[in-house]
Amino acid sequence: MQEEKLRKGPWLEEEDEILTATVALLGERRWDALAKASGLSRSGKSCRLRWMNYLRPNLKHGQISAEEQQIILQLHELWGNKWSRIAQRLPGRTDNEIKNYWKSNLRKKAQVHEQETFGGLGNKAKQNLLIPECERVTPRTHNGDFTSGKDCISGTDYSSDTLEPLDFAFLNSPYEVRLSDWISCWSSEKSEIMQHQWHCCSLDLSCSCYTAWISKDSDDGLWDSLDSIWDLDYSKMMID
DNA sequence: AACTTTGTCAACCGCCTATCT
DNA sequence: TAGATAGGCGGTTGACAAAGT
Repeated sequence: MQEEKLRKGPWLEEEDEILTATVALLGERRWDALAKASGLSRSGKSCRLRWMNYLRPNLKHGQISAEEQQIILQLHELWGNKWSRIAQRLPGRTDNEIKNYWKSNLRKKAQVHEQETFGGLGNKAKQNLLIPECERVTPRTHNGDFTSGKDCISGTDYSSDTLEPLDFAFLNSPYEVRLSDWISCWSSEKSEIMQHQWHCCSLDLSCSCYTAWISKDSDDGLWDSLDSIWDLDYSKMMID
């Protein structure tokens, strides 16, 4: 009944302003409630999508650079159509943007790239090509288990066979410099956290270093305090 | 100049998973 | 523990613009 009244289609500037103000007030959470509170005739999903893909601060709207294109190519080679996962490696870019870019630009290039780079190699061989041998032991895991990998603070080696060496391929990329520039625009507290994590673990909360670091002061109120530090706007990206 | 084709991108849809009650 | 709800994700659609004929 109520849903029939919901607006669809392109967002108006006025709606963007209202949504931005409401998110600033309530944070990026409980989108259905947020949509109702805003007074917009939009679904929570629609609000979330508009925010995540267009209104969110620090989004890049320009052309995908050659560097970014290369990363997309390589990550797609490894992960397939895991757009949100790929987007996590490209700060300021959304999964939707990368997906669209892939469809319109990269699909053909990828076939050429695959042929030129890997020939008939399997996945394992592809990984080995992408990652220097000295870096194939990685400090990270994607299952959130911080008992695996290497903690860069304590130096403790938590390595296990659950690790994903693929991620390390980008730690020494020139792209890291660009990310640092991006982070430097943030508040000092937020920047400190992100710089720390980036240098160790390439922007992934599931990184052992990060979680181990968090665990040093682990208590029930920790996430609350992190919420306030991050002003909510980047918590999604990290907590996901 | 008019029409058709192709490319781009914002937005929606439906499914799946996580969380809440 | 089960059902309801919210959020996240990948696939798809459709409007619009640019390029081609």
